[in-house]
Amino acid sequence: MTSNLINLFSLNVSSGIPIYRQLIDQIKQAIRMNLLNEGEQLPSVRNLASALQVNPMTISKAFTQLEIEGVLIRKRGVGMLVAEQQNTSISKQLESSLIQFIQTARKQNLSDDEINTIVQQYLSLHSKGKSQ
Amino acid sequence: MTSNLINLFSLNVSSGIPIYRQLIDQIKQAIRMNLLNEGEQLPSVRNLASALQVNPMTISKAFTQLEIEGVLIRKRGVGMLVAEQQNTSISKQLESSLIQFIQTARKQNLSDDEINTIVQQYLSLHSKGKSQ
DNA sequence: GTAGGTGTATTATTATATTAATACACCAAT
DNA sequence: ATTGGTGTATTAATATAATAATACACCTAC
Repeated sequence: MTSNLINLFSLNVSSGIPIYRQLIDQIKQAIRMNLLNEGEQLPSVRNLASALQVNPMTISKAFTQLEIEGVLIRKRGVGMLVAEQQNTSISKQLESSLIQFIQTARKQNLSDDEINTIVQQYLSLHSKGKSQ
Repeated sequence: MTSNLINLFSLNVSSGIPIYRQLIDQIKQAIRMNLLNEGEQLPSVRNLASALQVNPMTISKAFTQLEIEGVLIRKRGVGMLVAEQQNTSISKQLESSLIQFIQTARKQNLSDDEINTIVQQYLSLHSKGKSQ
């Protein structure tokens, strides 16, 4: 049942990126790619923990964060479900703003590396992690 | 001399944001606003440390990071100078399209890593000379 | 209510990041 | 070479974040 869903996720313990954050990103990614759809149930905390060889609380931490962000819905005693995704419409918006940016950058003869650098600089400049 | 430059910076020790990072951001901001210009010398580590009531090494850490990023130039025995700014001169149009994109992405709760990934995906997907 | 599944609050442990103390290296001018 | 300025490598102390252990609470089906 859920075992094939487990294959969506793969953790890199020695990457320096916290496990719970890798999981958060991968779940979001899976939802964005429609590998996980609205109403679908995620693998249980214990299943995931066992399959990925980490502590259940680490999984739970990721789930909790995703519930706070409105990505998942917590059903106690049942499991975590994928929430309604407002993203589809916003995704178009995101895509169009990205294309707009890349086209502008290309018109100025910026290389891909330069574009990446600029994005990274702005991300760190405009503070990360916490809202500002 | 440099004392008025010191007034550019103000730290919030209880904000949760690391001191050295606050300083990094504020120095970059000052450069972007032309309050600090190319070749200009920053207040010394000890001056800043004393004025801002923090350890000199904390200031030095910020300086080192900015040197790595190419924002400042280290002159040993002399001081830190503002480097030539290549990135500040990107066009307003490019900047605004980038900000637009990042804001949209952040509204979707995308992490910095995810944003970078998406940009890279689009760059290779829509790369100039290549098919696919 | 019991059994067997779900997630989690609390606490402790461990790892990492941040800050600070100290002693040192570099440079320019004398 | 000495003085007085610059930044920093190394180390230690501290604060914060991430992970894990345990015991618990919730829900459904029986």
